[in-house]
Amino acid sequence: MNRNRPKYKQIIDAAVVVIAQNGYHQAQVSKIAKQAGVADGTIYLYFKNKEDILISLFYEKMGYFVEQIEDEIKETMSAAEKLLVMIRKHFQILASDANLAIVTQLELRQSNLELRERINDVLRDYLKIVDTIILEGKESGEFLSNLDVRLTRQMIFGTIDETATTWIMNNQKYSLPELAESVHQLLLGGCGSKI
Amino acid sequence: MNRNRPKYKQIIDAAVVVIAQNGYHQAQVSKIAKQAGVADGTIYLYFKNKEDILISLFYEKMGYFVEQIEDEIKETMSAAEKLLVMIRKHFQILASDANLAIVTQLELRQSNLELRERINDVLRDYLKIVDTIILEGKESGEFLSNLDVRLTRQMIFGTIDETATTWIMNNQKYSLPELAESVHQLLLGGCGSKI
Amino acid sequence: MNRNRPKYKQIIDAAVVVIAQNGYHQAQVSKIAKQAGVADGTIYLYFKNKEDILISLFYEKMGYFVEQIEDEIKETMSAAEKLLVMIRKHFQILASDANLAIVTQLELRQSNLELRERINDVLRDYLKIVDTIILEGKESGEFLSNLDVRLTRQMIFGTIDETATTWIMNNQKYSLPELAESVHQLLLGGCGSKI
Amino acid sequence: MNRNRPKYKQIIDAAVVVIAQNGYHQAQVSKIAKQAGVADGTIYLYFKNKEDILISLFYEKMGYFVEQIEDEIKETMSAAEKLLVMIRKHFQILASDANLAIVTQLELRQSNLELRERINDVLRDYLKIVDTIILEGKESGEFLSNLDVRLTRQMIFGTIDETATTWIMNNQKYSLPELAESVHQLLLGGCGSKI
DNA sequence: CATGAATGAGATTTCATTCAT
DNA sequence: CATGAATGAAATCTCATTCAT
Repeated sequence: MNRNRPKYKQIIDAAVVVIAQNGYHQAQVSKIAKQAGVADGTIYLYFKNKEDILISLFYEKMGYFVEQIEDEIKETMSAAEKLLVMIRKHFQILASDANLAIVTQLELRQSNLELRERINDVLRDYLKIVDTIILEGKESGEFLSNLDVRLTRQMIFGTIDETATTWIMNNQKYSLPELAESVHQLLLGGCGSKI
Repeated sequence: MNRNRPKYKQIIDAAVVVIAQNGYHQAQVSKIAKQAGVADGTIYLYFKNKEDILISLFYEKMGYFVEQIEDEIKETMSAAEKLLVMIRKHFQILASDANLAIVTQLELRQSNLELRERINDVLRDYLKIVDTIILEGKESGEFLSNLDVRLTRQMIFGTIDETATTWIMNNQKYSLPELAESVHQLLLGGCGSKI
Repeated sequence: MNRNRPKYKQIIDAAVVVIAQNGYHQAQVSKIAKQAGVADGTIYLYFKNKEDILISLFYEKMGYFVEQIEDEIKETMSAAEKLLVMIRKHFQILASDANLAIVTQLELRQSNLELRERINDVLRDYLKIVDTIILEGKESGEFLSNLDVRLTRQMIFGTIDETATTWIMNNQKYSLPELAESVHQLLLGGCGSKI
Repeated sequence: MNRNRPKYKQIIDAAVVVIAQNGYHQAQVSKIAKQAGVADGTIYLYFKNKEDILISLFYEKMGYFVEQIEDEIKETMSAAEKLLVMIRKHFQILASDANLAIVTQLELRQSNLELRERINDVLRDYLKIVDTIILEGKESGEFLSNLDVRLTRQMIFGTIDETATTWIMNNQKYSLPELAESVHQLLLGGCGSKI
């Protein structure tokens, strides 16, 4: 189960392609093996079972997300700026890999609850970045000091996620990264009501 | 396929219970029939196939959602108030039926894409209410006049949905309706940043 | 189970139509009831079960066959002439009722062995006519005196049946009755070999 | 779907046994698998579906028929002799495999029309042999020069088939091959009428 | 390390027949 | 006599996983 050997990544990449092209429920292990150019049995030398492929897929790809985003925001100053950079990067990564976008936004969500809970574990790192930004904003006075961190995180993640999902469901027919600024504005100022 | 005879609703209610208790993939037709107190074959006098049960379930229950919400908001004045009433009602309905909450927020999302597209059709009525509120808010000057309706709708729906899903994933261990006001504040004013 | 009441024949005629149009395996009792203009349950006031409909159908229709043929041949003189009249009448009846032809030549043969044995019982009257003609021909010196009756009957019936079935399988696109004379010649003289 | 591996023939032979012993409609895939000594799923590594087993069965066995008959008649001289050899071989093969006889003469005919049309395709090779014999007989002057090839073929095939079927329906209680000569005489000379 | 043939559990759906009205 | 809603048994096929080579 060495995850450094070339076949490990080979199989994960094959899974992304197969799921994106065939859908979650039509992504049989044998198809993934074929796409990866290995025998069915070989899959089980690198992954415990099928679920393990999917979790690993999410782990590897989401890890890249987190890395990329952390990389970019550490050079920015304000919380608001960090939020913008995060949204933009998130959208850019999805836009740059159509298959990955389909897999993470649509297909993997058809998995059973158990798998989705495992996926949530992986998501936690991402959500930690969001929390950090919120806390920083509250402390610096950029954001309201009475923001509920959990709810705000749910707003930020829910909005980004829904925006990305809608974009996929519309067959990616418009530019997602170009929406980053507007989404950022929305999250900062909401509907703009003077409460 | 008469949807007025008592067994029609009886079977749908049985489906909600069985799916909530066993999970989407363990909700066999025979279990639903047993729970409904009818024979397996009887299901097929009222529904074309298993998928039809699930679509009908969503259609009936979401129809109730829309009805209830429309009922309540027509007596309120401002767009902001309408938004609050909508969120509160949404959360109240989910909180009042634990099984329904699990089914609509978690289980039904494991269905295949085709079914999910049918479900999206049903959702459209709900999203229309959101759009109406946004437009009204823009026109009355309550909301920013330059709000992008689609993005704003995605923020509102994404936030509500994410909040509800998180609540379910945490086993409904806190009061969802009590969050309505805070979520409302968030959606109106965002992070509160002076942009 | 009174077979004189109008609904008895009504149901049998409906069965012929339904089987001819939908095929044996798609001829459900409910379809036959609908075509006959009665309720499903009414079928069981006139027939013991579905098989009984099919046997009765064959019995009634084949009875008509035998009646018609006996009627015509009693006025003819020689065995050879009788054979010709029989073949011609057989082909005429099939050609005059496309549905009946399909049902007896193709569809009813898909029935299970038990039903087919019952059908063979009904066929026996028809085969008796054939036997009578053969015996008469042998006695009168028209036919070879050493003909094996059983084998000759199998040749006559097999040839007529195969000719009719081929005609149906070719969508009745040529005139079956016009073949009667040639078939008659063949049966009388075979391949014409001087043995 | 490799038809050379031993399990391919193993499954087909199992199907013959199971169908002969249980009847067409009681020949479940699981029974065939058990008889073949393989798992249910293994069937589907060699056959597309259940229908494919039956078509393949007929194809393989009828292919053997045609091969055997062609082998024998190429050494005979006259058309009449060839006809005799063909009938005799046909009857011998059926008599030598009681199960195969039941399956091809009775059980497989209960299949639906679609399957039977596929079976007819396979039969075509057999009928071609018949046609060749008839043409040869006409040209050599052994047979009448004005024989209609199609009708004569229907007489020959219809007679052979009916004779075989009757033999099966009588539980193979007499020797079928011993009838070959009489059937041959009948086909050559018909009822023997001087027309 | 790698292969790929073999396994076998499990669920949807149909439709002949019944029986309360 | 007539109805038609309800019953419930039964079978094909898929696919994740294993293990002998």
